[in-house]
Amino acid sequence: MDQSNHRIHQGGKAEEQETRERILAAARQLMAQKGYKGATTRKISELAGVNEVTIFRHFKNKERILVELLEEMTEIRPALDQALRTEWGDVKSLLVHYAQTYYYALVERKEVLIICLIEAANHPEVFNLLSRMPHLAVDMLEQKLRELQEEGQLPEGDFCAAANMFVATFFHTFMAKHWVKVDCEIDEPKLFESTAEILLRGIGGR
Amino acid sequence: MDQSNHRIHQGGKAEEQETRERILAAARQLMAQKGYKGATTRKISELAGVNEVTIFRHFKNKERILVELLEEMTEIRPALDQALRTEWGDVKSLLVHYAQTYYYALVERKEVLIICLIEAANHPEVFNLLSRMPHLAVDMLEQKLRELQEEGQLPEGDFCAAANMFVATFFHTFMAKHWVKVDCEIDEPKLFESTAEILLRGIGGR
Amino acid sequence: MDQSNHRIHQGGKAEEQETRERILAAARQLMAQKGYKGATTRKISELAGVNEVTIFRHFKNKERILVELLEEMTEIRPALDQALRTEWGDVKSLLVHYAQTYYYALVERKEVLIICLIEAANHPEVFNLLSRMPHLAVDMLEQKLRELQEEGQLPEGDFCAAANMFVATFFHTFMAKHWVKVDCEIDEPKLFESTAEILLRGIGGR
Amino acid sequence: MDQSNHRIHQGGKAEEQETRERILAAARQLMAQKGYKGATTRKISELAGVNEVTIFRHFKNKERILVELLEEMTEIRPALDQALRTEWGDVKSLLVHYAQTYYYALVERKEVLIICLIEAANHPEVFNLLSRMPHLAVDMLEQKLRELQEEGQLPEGDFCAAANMFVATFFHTFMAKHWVKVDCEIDEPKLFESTAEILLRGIGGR
DNA sequence: AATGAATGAGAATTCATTCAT
DNA sequence: TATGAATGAATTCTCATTCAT
Repeated sequence: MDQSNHRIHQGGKAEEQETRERILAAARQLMAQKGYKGATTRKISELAGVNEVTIFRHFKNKERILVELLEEMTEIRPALDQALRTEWGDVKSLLVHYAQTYYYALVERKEVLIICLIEAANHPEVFNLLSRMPHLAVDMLEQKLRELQEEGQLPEGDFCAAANMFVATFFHTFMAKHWVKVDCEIDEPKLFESTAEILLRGIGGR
Repeated sequence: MDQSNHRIHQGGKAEEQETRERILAAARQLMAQKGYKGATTRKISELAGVNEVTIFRHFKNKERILVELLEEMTEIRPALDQALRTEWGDVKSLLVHYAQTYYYALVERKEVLIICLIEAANHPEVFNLLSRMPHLAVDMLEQKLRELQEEGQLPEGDFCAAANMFVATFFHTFMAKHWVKVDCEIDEPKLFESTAEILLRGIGGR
Repeated sequence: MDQSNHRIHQGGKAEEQETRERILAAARQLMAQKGYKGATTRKISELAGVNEVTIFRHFKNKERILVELLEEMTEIRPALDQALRTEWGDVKSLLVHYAQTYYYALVERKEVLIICLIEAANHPEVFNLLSRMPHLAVDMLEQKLRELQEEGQLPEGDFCAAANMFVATFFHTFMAKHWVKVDCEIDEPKLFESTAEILLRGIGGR
Repeated sequence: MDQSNHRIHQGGKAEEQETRERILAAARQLMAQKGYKGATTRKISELAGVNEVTIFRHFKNKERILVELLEEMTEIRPALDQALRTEWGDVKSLLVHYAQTYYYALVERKEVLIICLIEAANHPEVFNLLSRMPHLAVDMLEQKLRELQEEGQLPEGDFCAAANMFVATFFHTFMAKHWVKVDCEIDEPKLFESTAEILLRGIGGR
């Protein structure tokens, strides 16, 4: 949009934007590592390679940085939606793909997610952002399973519990690998597959 | 209240212990609510109803409080062990009981667990404490399932993935309810049952 | 009242009070010299000979220091009242004494008054404190003159304007000598006398 | 507005002067309202509608703005001189007119005067500016009264005290109305008249 | 054993000012 | 000439911790 049409001199808008990004990147990393309080403006400025005060020229105050970061955590729904909409031939493929989509969505949002988890208690508005993700993932999957059942591809069953199990598994894995960083090697593709299989059989899907 | 003057060293030990407990309780609550940094010594002392300095007579420094709290997080193994050792008649009952045991073990350790989750990044020694629990729970369940299979009560299957799903589900639920405090009402007993059923069928257990 | 009855050990209450006083004195002096903003907590602490943080143990924040100082500026009414109530034999003596009372009341409140004058614009609550003094002095004098007239000791006249002139003269002198510190030597006793005489004759008082 | 590009150095001088004036006006207003420190360069630039840095192209530093403002406070002598030189028929008219002249001279210089009053302590060079006005007004009036006495229009008297009273009254009124903004309504013309009358009678002028 | 006073290190933030463009 | 970005110094205030009682 505002791609500084002419760029007569390289400085200006582009450079400003870059400084801004550097500050955000530094804050993202530090807050995920040390929490909101632990990521002091001094440390952020040092990591970003700018003067501490420069932060305050770009963001009204420290909290604004957090807000800006949280806004990065855009809606996950479209991705999940597409995963469910695609025709996969069989239900297992659908589940595997859904698992992938959800898991990598979490991984993509890794830092900000961790910030959310840590700051959930102190910044109440973070709650929604945070809880919405698993909640939505469960709801959407449950809904899909119900549809499949109506189409006759699945017998009846407790789809709510099933969806919950499925989503929980990948959130748990995400946490283990990217937050607590458990050292056990996890083979994600295999996990997607196995989990999908167990779930599918668990709800009588074959 | 102020009768300490007269009690010349009598019961001093008990009273001292009580003060200590009050400080720990206050710190436990505040750190779970606001994180390590957010739980200032001032706030802790106020909540504990003692003078701020008194904290430092009982604990070398603030970090020692954290360490002490973390040490509260006793081994979960004995409880799980007992759940698995009991004769339940059928596998489903076993699973339901295992789920209960694990879930309520988490709930019991709620505050300290949350502190661990929040401070995982800052206090590396917390890592082990934190990761050990789910890891152990998965391992033990996997082992048990394998035994059941050897006993002919279960067909072959990916018991690792299965155990992982099972444990993940309850950790996820624990987080939703006790940390992020998602407002959806969760009916735990029903969840234990449904999850156990799905898992059991998923691994061909009937 | 709370004169630390026993004073078993000299520290404690008495010493704390002294620190408090030292901080107030330093703030009083600096704020009168440099205004509220100019009197930084650092400078105050240095002049008071305490650590900067100690200030915040005694006063919630910097503004509280100002408020506390302003509260020093006690009611001027009783003094003026007594001056008017005393029997002086003649009106001139009354006026001279009233002048003295008002003038030295201002001088006594010198620093705080100057702080008020400087900060009137920024701290609206200071307005009242500040304006009340001359206003009250004029009102009370006007009232007295009216009484004297009713008693037949004075002819009729514009007592409001007269009282205003009288009070203004001494406020002006106070400012010249204690604030702007005009170097011209002012002989106050003589000024009181001359001003009283002129006023008295001006309202036909002899 | 943004047509400066085209105007190649034409009228630059005039425009520059205007910017300068806008900065001075903003500073004058803000410093009178909030004092020197309270009038930050940011606020000045915003009120003046210019970029903050532009201020420093016009004035070496913030202090120079103050100095420039103080220089605005032109001599009051010519106005007072003329008031005294005019033939008024009677002394009372002379006094009334002198009062008017002095009072409105103060009002005209209102902002800068207030700045002087507030900053007197911090900026010693302001002292003279500030004290000169009342001092001069008293001196000139005293001198005139003495002349009138020599001309036989007045009996002998303490003209110094008289002039002081007169001048003080109007300075006091000026302060009440334009600085501390006491809410009592003041009817200036009536005040001039009454004060002149009282003074005149007070020095035996009729 | 417990407490009130005191403090050094460091937090976020504001300010006047300089540097490039 | 004017401006947007950047900054060093300083400000108010908080925190964990020590000292003296």
